[in-house]
Amino acid sequence: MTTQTNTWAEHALEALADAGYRRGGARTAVVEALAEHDCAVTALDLDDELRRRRPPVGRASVYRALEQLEQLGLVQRIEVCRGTAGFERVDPTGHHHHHAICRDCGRMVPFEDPKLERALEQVAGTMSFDVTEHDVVLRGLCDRCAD
Amino acid sequence: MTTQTNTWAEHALEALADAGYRRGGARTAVVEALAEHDCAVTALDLDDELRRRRPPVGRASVYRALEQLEQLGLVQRIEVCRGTAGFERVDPTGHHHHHAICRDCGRMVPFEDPKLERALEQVAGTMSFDVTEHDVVLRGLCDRCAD
DNA sequence: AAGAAAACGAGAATTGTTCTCATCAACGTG
DNA sequence: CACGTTGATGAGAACAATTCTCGTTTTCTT
Repeated sequence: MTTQTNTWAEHALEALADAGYRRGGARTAVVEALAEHDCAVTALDLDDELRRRRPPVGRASVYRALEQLEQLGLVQRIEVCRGTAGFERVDPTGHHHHHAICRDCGRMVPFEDPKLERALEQVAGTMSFDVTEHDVVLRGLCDRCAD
Repeated sequence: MTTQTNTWAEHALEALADAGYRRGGARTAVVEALAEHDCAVTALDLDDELRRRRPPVGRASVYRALEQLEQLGLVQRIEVCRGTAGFERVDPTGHHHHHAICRDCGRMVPFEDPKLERALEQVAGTMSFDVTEHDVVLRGLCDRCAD
C-alpha cells in the first residue's frame, strides 16, 4: 500500500492497456497481488491468495497473467529452487535487487550492489549476445540456519 | 578425455569413497558421463545417454547420483529454464564459469569474468549469510536468434 | 562364505506448469 | 444502447521434470 507499489500497479495496468490487452478481473487481481509483495512469490502462492477472492481467480489465469507481464518486462521470473519459479515486479526505473536463498529453510533475502551491477553490464557488453536481463542468486545458509 | 576431465572423474570418485559411499556401477557411469561434458547437461539428457549403456542405468539412479554429487560440492545445479535443471561438474580448484542462455533457442554460452567474481565475493562477504555458491545467468538473444 | 546394508531400476506418485475448451465479459459499431 | 466479435476466464485434463517406493542385486565386512 506504499506509494511505490501503487505506482507499479498503475504503471503495469497502463502498460497492459497500451499493449492492447482488454481489462480483465483476473489479470487485474494478479497485478494487485504482485504489487503487495516486495520480493518474489511463486505462482502457486499467488494462486492460493487469489483463489479465495470473490470471484475466485483460476490457476490458469494466474499463470497467463504472469506470462504476459513477463513479456512486457513488468515482472521478472526467478528460478527459486528445484523447479519452482518466483515472480517479482520490476521497478520501471530499472532499479532492482538480487537474492540470497537459504538452502535449508528456503528463506530469501534481497540485496543490491552497484559494483555487481556494473560488472554484469560490462560482461554483457563484451558478449555476442543481446542480453536483456540477468539473474543472480547466492546460495548458502542464512544466519538462522547456520549452526 | 582431456587430462582435466580425467582429473575431475577421479577426484569425484575418490570424494564419494571418502564420504562413505560404496562403489556402484550406476553412480560411476553418471560421474563418467558428467566428466565428458564441459558445460551443463540436464538430468534427462544424461538419462538418455546412460539408458543405452549395458547394463542400462535407471532414471532414479541418475537423479540419485546427481543429488549426492551436488551434496558433496562436486557438481553444481543450474536452473536452465522453465523448471529444468542443468548439472555441471565443479572444478576442484574453484575455477568456474557462468552462462548466457538464449530465450529463443535455449542455447547456452559459457563465460567467465574475474571482475564479476570479485564483485560477487565482496557482496557475499557483507551479508549475514554463509554463501557457499552463486549462480549467475544472463538471458537474452544469442547472435543466431537476434534478428 | 554369509549376512547386513547400500545400490539399483522399474514404475508409480508428486508437483509445477501448460493446454483445451466451453462460457463470459469487454469494447467498438451501428 | 443493444449487438456481435473477440479477448478473458476457469475447471479440469494433459504434460514434463523430479521424487518416491519397494523388491532385487551388489558391495563390503567379518
